[in-house]
Amino acid sequence: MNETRKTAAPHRSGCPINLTLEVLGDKWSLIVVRDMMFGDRRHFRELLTGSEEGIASNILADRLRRLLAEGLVSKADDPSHKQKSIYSLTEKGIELVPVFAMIGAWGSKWLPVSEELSIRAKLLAEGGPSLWDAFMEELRETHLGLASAQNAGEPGVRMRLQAAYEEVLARKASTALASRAGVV
Amino acid sequence: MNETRKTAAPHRSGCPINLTLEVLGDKWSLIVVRDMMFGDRRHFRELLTGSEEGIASNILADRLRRLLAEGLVSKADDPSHKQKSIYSLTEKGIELVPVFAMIGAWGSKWLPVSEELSIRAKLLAEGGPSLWDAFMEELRETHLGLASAQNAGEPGVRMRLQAAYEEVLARKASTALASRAGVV
DNA sequence: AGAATCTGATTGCAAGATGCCACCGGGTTG
DNA sequence: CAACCCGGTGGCATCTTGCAATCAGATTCT
Repeated sequence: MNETRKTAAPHRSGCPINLTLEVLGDKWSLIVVRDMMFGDRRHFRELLTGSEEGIASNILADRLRRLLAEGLVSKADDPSHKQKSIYSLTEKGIELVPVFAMIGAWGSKWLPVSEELSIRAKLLAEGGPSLWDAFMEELRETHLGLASAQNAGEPGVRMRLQAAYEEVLARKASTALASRAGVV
Repeated sequence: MNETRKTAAPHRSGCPINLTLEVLGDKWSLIVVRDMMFGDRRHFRELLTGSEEGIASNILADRLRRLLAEGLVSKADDPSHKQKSIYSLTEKGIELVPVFAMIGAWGSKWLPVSEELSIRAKLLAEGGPSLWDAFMEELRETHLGLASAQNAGEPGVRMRLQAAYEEVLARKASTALASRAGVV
């Protein structure tokens, strides 16, 4: 009868900030979404071993279960391997792109980020809403299986971000080599 | 010697998203900042009793300590009361405004928010960067004590958001009264 | 065929975080 | 001088996290 007390949803409040924190307010959920979104990691094992932060398998299993229950992620069988599951972002998950852009921008400005890992955040923030839209459209193709009329053969936002990351890595490696060789 | 292992900063990675989560990745930190930012709650007791979510005093004390250590918040004595402390947002904290705007927009779209608590998020998202800038400038005045040349006597962004919230509340109350009286 | 490997997980356990509530010592107010 | 307000602490039960070992089924290698 009381509409504020639903069966399985004792929310602390109806505030958007609070409700978002109830879903994403921990140290791992957004890391998982980040890796699916920017790293295109779609299998349990890829998510487990691919992230630099080193998530534990039980935590990963739990977070995937929660994200699944919250509808940010969907799960499907991999036809090429009867045991593999493919995790995909839903529209709800894809629309976190602007949130990542802002968080990335704030973190890059105020926290001790490494250059190669912040280049993506920098480009995403500089790109603005039009780039976010393009990226989300791209994610809809790869995660929701929606074909797009445009951008045939184009590099794609994710790949461009990845390329920028690798470019910085390469530059830093060569600089390190040069300095180790005594070239200034 | 190993530059990846600093004295007191064993970060999981240098990724901006990750570093932000290490600072704000829990269910309470952003609630505290939200109340300081949008509710103008500056004292311990206001923060303790003012939030709808009901934070515990030890958690609040711990979060204020952390936010202080991270430099998102500053603490000063209240001249009017020797026992009171005034907590203020720093520039680092103030610049979370765009993050709140995006999180609020996402939460409003995808989660079961209450109308009166999401009106602020709606206005903030619709206002776009120019409104965010105005709000941040306003926060700099009230939290950093910087005087601004412009907007003398203007209503102010925070007050406008608050007014919109109360307007919805009032409308809902009168609607409830009307429907209870059978006026459909 | 059989062994090794890979798959998405689960379990046990220790440590830490959270939630709740009582309480504290000092300052202020009536 | 008593009542109340102030930021904050301490105890304690419970929930969450982190880590390593492990699992059963599917696949691949030899």
